[in-house]
Amino acid sequence: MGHGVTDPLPPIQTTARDDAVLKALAGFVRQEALGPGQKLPTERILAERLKVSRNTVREALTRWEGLGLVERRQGSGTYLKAAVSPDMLHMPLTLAGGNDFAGLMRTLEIRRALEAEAAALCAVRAGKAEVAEIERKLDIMEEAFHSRAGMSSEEDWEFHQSVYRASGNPLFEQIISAMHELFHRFWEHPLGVRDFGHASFPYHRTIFDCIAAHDPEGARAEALKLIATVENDLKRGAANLKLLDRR
Amino acid sequence: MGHGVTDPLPPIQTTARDDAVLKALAGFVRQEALGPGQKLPTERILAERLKVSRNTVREALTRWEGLGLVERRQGSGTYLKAAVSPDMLHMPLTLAGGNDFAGLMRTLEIRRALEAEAAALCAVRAGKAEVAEIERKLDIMEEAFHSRAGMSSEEDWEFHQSVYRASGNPLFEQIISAMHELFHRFWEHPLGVRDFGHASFPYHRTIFDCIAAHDPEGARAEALKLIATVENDLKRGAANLKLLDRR
DNA sequence: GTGGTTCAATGGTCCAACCAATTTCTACAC
DNA sequence: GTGTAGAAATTGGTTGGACCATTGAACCAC
Repeated sequence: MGHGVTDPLPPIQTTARDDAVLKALAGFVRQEALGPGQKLPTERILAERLKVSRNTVREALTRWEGLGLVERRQGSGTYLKAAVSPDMLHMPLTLAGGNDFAGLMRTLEIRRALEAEAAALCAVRAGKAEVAEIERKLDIMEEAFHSRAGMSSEEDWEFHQSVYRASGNPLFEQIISAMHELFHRFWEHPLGVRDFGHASFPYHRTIFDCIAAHDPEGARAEALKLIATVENDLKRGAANLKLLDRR
Repeated sequence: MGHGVTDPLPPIQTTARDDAVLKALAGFVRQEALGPGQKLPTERILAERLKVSRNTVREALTRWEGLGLVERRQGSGTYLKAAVSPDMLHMPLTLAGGNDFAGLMRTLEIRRALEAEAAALCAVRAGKAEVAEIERKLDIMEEAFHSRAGMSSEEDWEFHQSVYRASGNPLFEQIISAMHELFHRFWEHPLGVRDFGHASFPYHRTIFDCIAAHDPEGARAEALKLIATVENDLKRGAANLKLLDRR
């Protein structure tokens, strides 16, 4: 591996319009101190200000959208989805497979590893504000559970996200979010398992208790138990639908 | 899916054009059995065949380019850079300020989680052949260590990869590989730590012993110790280079 | 062969519309 | 005044056509 040696003849870069657009845009975001959720200028305005075609602006924004940095809503505008800075490092990862049961189980193994570590880190690092935020999400989730008599995937997900955020490492949320999306794609046809996720309910509070008590190993253990219930539900669903031999 | 003689590039119908374009293209790549390095149809042809504007084709290809799946060469064509399949899971990771020490530590936290889980799974699932392969890599690494009196990142990496493979889940290798690449980019300016990685050496064999003994919790614990030594080396390097306050 | 020239193919950029979803404003009924 | 349905403006999505810049192959002079 020839590291440490710069290429004596690096290829020259003549045209890189959309790259330049992204650089300018990143600088703009920083100057205006824009954060997640905030709206950035119209494509037409960007095109005019940067003196490039709207098409070029669109290609640049398409790249950011693909990286999950930005969300475009037709008729509304383009919104920041994450913090952007001029010195970001992108690591697009595409994984083959994942639509079948085995693929889903594989993603769940990754999630088990990350969920446990995130919970443990969270127990170490979460401050008072973060703990309060997690408890707020937990209360909302429990309330939804009791009023609807079942797990609500929306509120459940919000709870987990608040844990990832409090871990102090945004990569946890990024990676698990990608997998969560896959989950939803699979899940659109309900697996025929009644009370799916029901068994995972109590562990949400035990995880929170460990986090609040700053007990990393306890949080890790409870998180592992939670994932185990999901794996179990999934296996039941697969058996129901006879998906095990699907390719 | 019994398509007997379907048009390899059927026209697009629904909204969400560029997504549909990518889906159609992925199907086309599969039918034509195209692999990395091969050229795919020109934008103009794709636009005509899919009954879509060339701009839409370009937006779709821009997305693939951003994901590293495809490379466009002006005047030449668009070439596949990786295997694509209709059921891919995209996991774009962006590291804010990926050049600094904190960013590197964040990737290491992910690696710690995955490394430990992979080692544990490996201890459960590795068969005789896998164990033999891991031991072979370990021997090579130890031999290189003694002959060169220091860690060899190449052989070290091969050992770890063999563990990931034996975990039975290819996602471990893919994700950690991406982070490993990031590591190397950072490493191009050596951190000025002599004997970097030296402390991690003995744990390679202890991990192997646990795997061979099918002791998942032991393997997990040893893997965590190994990562801890790397983190420690990294902190020493950061202190040396006074990178801690770099933004 | 070597080195230029020409020329067609291909991705990159631009423009000017129009479409579709969303938001905002307005006018009307009550 | 209030509420609401509908018109109008805003904004991203798509189209078609044009031209530029780079590439690569065929061709030619030497």
